[in-house]
Amino acid sequence: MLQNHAINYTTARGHRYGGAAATTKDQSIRLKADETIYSEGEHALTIYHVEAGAVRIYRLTAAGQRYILSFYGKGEWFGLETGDIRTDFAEAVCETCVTPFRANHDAVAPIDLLHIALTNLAKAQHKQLVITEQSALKRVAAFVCEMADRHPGDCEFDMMISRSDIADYLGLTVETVARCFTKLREKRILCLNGKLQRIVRLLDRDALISLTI
Amino acid sequence: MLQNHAINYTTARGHRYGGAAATTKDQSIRLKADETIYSEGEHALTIYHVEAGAVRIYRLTAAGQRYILSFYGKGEWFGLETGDIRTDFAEAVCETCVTPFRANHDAVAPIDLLHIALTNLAKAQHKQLVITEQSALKRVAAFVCEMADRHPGDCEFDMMISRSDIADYLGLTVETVARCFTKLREKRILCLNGKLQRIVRLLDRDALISLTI
DNA sequence: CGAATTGTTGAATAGCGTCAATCAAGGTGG
DNA sequence: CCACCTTGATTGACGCTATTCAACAATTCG
Repeated sequence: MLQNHAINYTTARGHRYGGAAATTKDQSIRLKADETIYSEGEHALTIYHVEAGAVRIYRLTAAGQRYILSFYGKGEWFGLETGDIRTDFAEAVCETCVTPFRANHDAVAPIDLLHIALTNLAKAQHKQLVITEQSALKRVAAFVCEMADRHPGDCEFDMMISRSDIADYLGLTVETVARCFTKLREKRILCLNGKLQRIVRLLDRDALISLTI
Repeated sequence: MLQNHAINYTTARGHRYGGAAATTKDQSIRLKADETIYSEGEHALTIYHVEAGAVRIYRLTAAGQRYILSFYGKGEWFGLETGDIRTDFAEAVCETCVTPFRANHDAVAPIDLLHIALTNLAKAQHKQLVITEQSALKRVAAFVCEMADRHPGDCEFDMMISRSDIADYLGLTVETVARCFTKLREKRILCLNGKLQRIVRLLDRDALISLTI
């Protein structure tokens, strides 16, 4: 059902993106932490592939509240919109490298847009469950699981995401997020290291998973 | 960006769906309230177009908790999955009529699957905002707005959805939903009629919208 | 009629948000 | 080098809000 829906996309050459650094010779863009990739209201001409680092996608509510829809890590695609105008913002979380692709008939490689859209849809639906299944601890546990899934095999990894980003992603406050992390430490489920306490060492993966259910 | 992604789908003929009534001569299926269209774990071979009535899509958590991902009304498409196995359940909310379509090379009409996927993605993202921007009253107000948008022009319409369904959709309890509806009545924003109090008469649409912001 | 379903309301509780203070790490300027 | 400020994370006290548990009304169905 998902085959044969690819259309031809090609890498964008020599094009500058939203104030980001110029493309390198392999057409990828290097970004420093918090650099903007695109903003709400811009024309949506390109989709992006994350080569390294991480990207956050967010919206601003009428009240000026930031809400992070999703994070994208290495190997994932983002930037596919319903219309041709951006409805959200994309920023690098940390040192990040992305490759832009845009519609072109002289395509280098076909990209399965439907597959990307459906993957994003599945992610969005999963997040709905996480958020609705309230209890701050469950949400934070689910978030740590999501981060851990990006590092299969490793029991220690760097989340690279601030408490504030986590809060805006999970619909909580920074204080609540911090309290949940202390609870997870008290339960001997994980350790936090690094000066910003963003390096997670999983002590009891099973207990973490059972928290999210 | 959304053009040229259609693939050929055709109406499914003479096929029975998950215990639902047999297809009529125009290939559409008539369902009574609460009838199942498909269930989790089944093969996902078809997508559906709602001709009349409404459909609810839900999942069951490990704890047996029901969570309604979305409602689909007349003219909308549902049933498109990431893989080829259903990850959720589809049921008729009330008397409903849907038309199944399945992949076929001898197609009757091309269907833009990417457009459907992106529409669903946009819906899911919007719902994330509604749920996260907590405050029970805001969520209920947003829900009523969503229902009202399906009846443009009308200031009175039948939601056809139980308090329990609304609760499972918004991540609240039935009691909280009921209390929010009383608040909306007290604020003279709407009236509720019908024996099950599901018929909404909008008194102050602007006030309702301003609540959701 | 009694039983079941759906919706509403009340009282008590638990949990998250708000406000505020504190700590650690790092930067800057004298 | 030290004093000062800033940033990000943590912790405590308090209030508000949604949940929980319970009772009750209205309607339908057997």
